[in-house]
Amino acid sequence: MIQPRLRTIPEATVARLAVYLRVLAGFADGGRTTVSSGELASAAGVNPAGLRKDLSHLGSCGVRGVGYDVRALRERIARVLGAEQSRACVLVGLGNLGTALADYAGFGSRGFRFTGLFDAAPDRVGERIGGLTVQPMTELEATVTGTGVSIGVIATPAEVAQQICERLTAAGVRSILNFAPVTLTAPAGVDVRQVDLSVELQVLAFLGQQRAVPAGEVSA
Amino acid sequence: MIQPRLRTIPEATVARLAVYLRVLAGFADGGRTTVSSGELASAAGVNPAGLRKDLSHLGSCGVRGVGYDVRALRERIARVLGAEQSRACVLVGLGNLGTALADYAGFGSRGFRFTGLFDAAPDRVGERIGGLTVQPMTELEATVTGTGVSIGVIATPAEVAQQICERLTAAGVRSILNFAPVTLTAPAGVDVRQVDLSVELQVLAFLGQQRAVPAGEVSA
DNA sequence: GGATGTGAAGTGATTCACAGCC
DNA sequence: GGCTGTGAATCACTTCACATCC
Repeated sequence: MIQPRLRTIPEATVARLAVYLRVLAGFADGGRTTVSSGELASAAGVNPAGLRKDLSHLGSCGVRGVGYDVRALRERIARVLGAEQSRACVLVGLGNLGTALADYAGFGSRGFRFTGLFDAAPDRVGERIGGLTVQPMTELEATVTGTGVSIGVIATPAEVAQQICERLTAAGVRSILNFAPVTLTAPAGVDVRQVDLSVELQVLAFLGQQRAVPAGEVSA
Repeated sequence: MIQPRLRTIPEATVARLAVYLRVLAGFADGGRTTVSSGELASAAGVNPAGLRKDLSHLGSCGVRGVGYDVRALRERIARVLGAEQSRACVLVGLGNLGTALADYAGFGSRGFRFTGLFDAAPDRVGERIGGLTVQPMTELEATVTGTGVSIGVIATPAEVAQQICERLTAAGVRSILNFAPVTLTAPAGVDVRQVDLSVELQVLAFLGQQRAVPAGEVSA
């Protein structure tokens, strides 16, 4: 008997649900109580039909002829994404990027909570960022096992990222978000996502130059 | 007569080409002169067949039975992505994230060059970051028109991002990369790409929790 | 009337499998 | 023998169109 993969939500949809959550927060702050798929879609920069299909994955939540209740929809999405429970994360590498991540308010409101910040540079250790104190690398394993960390974020230079990845997985972390420009290898069962800040820029530039020469030649 | 969209490369492929470029640089530094699709694919974290299909979009460049010439492939990809010409960019917003972007060495090696850094805070103006001096916002338009900027990068707080977007487009910028957590609206003909750092984290967390409860119930 | 929810069609991307070439 | 290049098949996602319900 094959389990027909019920209760699965496409990854592309999950990514957009996170965006809807942010947009809904804005509508709620603005005092709106209901919103239509058209309004929500335009504020999120997506197609209305696609938005409705996305929402259909979490079970019908709107009222035909009216729209969606802002508060109810927000809670529904937050529950599905797990944003109502607080998940512990550690962040390794507090250069400018790491510091930006540690400071970013968006994580807290989405159910993420840093329980440890780590850096190898002695002069960074002890610094306070976003309400936490930067710890030396030697404390990494103790914090991971001690605070039930489920996610590790790597924002170190490329050279040490693989080694950090290994320490995190050895300590029990099963999900890793990597901002260092190297492809990490991790044991099966560990989920690694790679974010390369320059890739988006490269795609943007390519689309721009392609638009400039719509069906043109390649320069010889 | 319908133009059959020749000379078009899928967006997903473009994003991966940027990754291959980085990986090839590593192989070249390591003294490798040829590389197979299998090696390259595993170093880039993709499927070998997919890599070959990606490369096929730029015309055959490998040797059957042997592999790819590292240097030739690198040049080929760089040319297609436009990375051999230097493209001027401006960066607005020099908080931690903006500073990280300004400092990031990966941009220069990929054909991007910042010609202006701008911040609204008077105490940041004058600071030197990555070889440039931070300028006041009043100078934005002059730099954009004066240095032929093709790409604008926004790393400001969410509240002012839309306004910056308008100033950039009014000054003639046609491609914008936005790191602020708001959906920007721009006139037709302007390409805006949105990067939300917390979305990746949210997707990662979702996949992790989904794996923990493979075909399970929703908590009541 | 108006907006949701969803099967069906369409599009795009990934993977497979193998022919072609060194 | 080994590895590339690519049609064919599969899979995933998007868009459309409309039945459904308030």
